[in-house]
Amino acid sequence: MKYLFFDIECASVFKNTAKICAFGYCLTDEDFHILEKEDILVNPQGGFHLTDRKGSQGLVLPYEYKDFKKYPTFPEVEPRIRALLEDPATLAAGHATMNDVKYLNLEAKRFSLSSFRFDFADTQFVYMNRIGVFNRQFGLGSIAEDLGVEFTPHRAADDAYATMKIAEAMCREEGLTFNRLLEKYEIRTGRIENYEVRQNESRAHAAYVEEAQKKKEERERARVEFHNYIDREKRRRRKEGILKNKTVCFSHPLEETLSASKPLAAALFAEGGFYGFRAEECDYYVYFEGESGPRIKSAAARGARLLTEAEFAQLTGRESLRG
DNA sequence: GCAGAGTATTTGCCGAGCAG
DNA sequence: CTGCTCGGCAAATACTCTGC
Repeated sequence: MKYLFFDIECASVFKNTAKICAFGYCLTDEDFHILEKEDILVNPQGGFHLTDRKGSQGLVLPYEYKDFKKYPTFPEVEPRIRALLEDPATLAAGHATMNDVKYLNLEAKRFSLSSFRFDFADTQFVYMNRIGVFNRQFGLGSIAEDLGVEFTPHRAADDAYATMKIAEAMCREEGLTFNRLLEKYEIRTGRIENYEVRQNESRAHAAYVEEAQKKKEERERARVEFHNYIDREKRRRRKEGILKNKTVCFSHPLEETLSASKPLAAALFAEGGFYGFRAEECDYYVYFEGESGPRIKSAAARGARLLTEAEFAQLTGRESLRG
């Protein structure tokens, strides 16, 4: 089994077009010995649009843009690229490979070529499985740094090389071949066929998705219970107390922690306060230490008094003892 | 059955951080 | 610059309840 680590650069990327200007690859054997490494440069047949006018925002590729008109067009180099990707003796792999495969797919459509058809691995996805983090993406640079791999950004063949070194580093840490690594994390490779792309999948990722869903439902359940509780208890509200004519709002994390939120709500009603669900309309905003976010900011902007749940407990608790 | 209030769910927006 | 996904909100919409 050989591995084809590849990366693609585009002159421009829009919803329905991605004009490829470079296909870089690094072909290795099972032990990551390089068999071939090359940047295939392509005339994108269109301008470079990756930055604003000033060049302050966006991306500048490390190529001379003016040279690209003299390179062969995508249909001219496509047979070579296709042969590399579709060789049954190699597994194609990249970093966030889904993007690159999409670009290939768009170019196939743009030039009325038959659909690409191959399986592909994704080192970013393998990395995420290894550290068990799925709620955010990791850039090629940050993964390289984490694994002690050097790289030069955005020259396609160099990105492909860095991707290979990342795969190698992960394999070395675990003493496995790349294929075995995929097996270990029960990763099913992605695939493109009939102009349709299927993403990489794994057991851990599926479990994460399910877990995230469950947590969301649990939060929702707690929230409903809290709302019901408020509904019931507000009828017991005293007419007098230190929170008379004051509206109190809890942060969402606090609301959802029923063991804390219920007693505090009872205490606030005992002190004659109202409960309000809108942070921007409250007089007191109660939160857990360390929270941030727009709700606490809007409460602060309104001039509400900000209290941690411990401070609020102390405030209502001490005063309650008097009454 | 209706109006109004209050609750539940859906929708849409924003900022991050990623890709080119 | 565009485009994608994610998480976190708020605004909008849909639904339910209540009193008549």
